[in-house]
Amino acid sequence: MVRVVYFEKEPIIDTRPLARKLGAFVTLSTAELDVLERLYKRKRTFLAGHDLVHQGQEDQACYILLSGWACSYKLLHDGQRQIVDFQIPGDFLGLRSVVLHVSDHSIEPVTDIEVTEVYAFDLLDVFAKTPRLATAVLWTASRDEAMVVEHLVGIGRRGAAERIAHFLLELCARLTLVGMGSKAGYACPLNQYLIADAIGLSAVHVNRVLRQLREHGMVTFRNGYVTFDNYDRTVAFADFEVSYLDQSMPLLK
Amino acid sequence: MVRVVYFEKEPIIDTRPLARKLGAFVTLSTAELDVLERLYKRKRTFLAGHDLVHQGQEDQACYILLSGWACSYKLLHDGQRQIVDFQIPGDFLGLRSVVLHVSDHSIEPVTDIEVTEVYAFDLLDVFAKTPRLATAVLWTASRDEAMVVEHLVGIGRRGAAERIAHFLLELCARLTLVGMGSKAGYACPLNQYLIADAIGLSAVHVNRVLRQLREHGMVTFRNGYVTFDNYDRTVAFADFEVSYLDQSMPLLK
DNA sequence: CGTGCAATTGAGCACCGTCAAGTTATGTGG
DNA sequence: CCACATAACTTGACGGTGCTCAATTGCACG
Repeated sequence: MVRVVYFEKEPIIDTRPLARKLGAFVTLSTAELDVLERLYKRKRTFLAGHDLVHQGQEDQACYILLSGWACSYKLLHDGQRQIVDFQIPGDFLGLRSVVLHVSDHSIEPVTDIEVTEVYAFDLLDVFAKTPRLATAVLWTASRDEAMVVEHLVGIGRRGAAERIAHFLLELCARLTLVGMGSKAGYACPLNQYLIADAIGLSAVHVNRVLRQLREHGMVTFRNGYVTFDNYDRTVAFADFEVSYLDQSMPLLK
Repeated sequence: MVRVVYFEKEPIIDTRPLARKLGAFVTLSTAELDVLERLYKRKRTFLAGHDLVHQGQEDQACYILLSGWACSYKLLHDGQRQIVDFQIPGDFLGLRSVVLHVSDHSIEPVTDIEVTEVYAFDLLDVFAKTPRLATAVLWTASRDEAMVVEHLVGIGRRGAAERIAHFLLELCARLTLVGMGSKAGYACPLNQYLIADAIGLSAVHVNRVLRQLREHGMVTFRNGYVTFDNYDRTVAFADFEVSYLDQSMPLLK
């Protein structure tokens, strides 16, 4: 007798999202998986709106996000802020802080979040003992950088509507990778102020543009949900590169 | 008898700019220096304006810039381009292309350049055999990402004048690190179109703003030279973090 | 039923883009 | 040495995108 198991509804996230993520880049040996496993000791919870990491803080630990959303941002002297990126389950928080020994940005949970804490020493130790993992983390960092670059291009050269559409599509792609979204849409805990700070517009203008996108039958952002009324048209409008986050097989044997 | 050697006038660049750069992060053993040395086999020259790497190209080698300036950029479908970053001697070109196995951007020499070519395989081999070097390269990548992030903040949240001033100051800081500039100024092969594409403004507006900065006695951009008429005032005006690239001692013993 | 926050809408204006013309600097060929 | 071409820079006029200020609505929560 055969048991049929359906995974459709289950989130792909497990207790070791990092292993899953790095496994997409290098095929990990059991010894290497074991090393990773030992990183998952300290599970912590942070509340929405209370920073984990402050700009300028030194010798910080880093975190692996298990559940919830966070954002990393920088503050300017005049009080404005620019959100650099949002993090979703499976992402690193503050990896750069560890490698550079100083945090050049702050990190704030958007919702309540659960993380595992990894001390700088432990991480660097892992790198020294298992070079393949160092390479794998370099890959993660490169992927993050690619996203920041795409974000930069959007802010620098796209109009407000394309920019917002592109932003919502990128979130969709990332969430789909971890089983939290689809072409139909996704649950999104962001408000219009957060979006405004992320894409370099005022909240008022974000609101106006969201209305346009809704009225043109592309995307609807409402009540904590993003719904694509017409995914393909939105992709075409935003000039979105559908496959740039696709990464289905290990690149390093 | 003692030989006194003056280094003042000599460019700090040697034939191994990467060794010098990584040495700022980890203290390298002679064995590790030796491994690095073997990367420097193929020296190549590229002419200004002829791309080294094209967006979308696969399984690309990467390069270490020995002399000249380059820029990495992305093209949009409507023909606009966004320059993500400029590279100066000692910088990696296309490291992300190697790690991600696909280039998500193009790289173009701004001047004629000399580079050493490093094959993806050799680089990954170095990582496997000398984990400290892998960590060091991760550090380099993180530093690059920090610069992209700063660039993002500038485009998203700073007005045109602050943005340009900040941009010129950041170049100054980077060039000073490799002995090619000082608070007085530096030689700069960029034209106003390149600056416009880098900071997300039109060339016309860049020109207007440069005039303002000159008339307010802050910076002068002219004839391939950037001259700071009043460095401190420029720093204050641009809200520039003077020390964010400072890295005078190795962080990892 | 008030309080507070997010979303919404309008009016007016500033910054910056576009178009267009003109200037300077440099090089090329006769 | 001059005519011409080209690239980079410069300046002005005009219009639009997106910002600021301000008021209103809707909704959750006590």
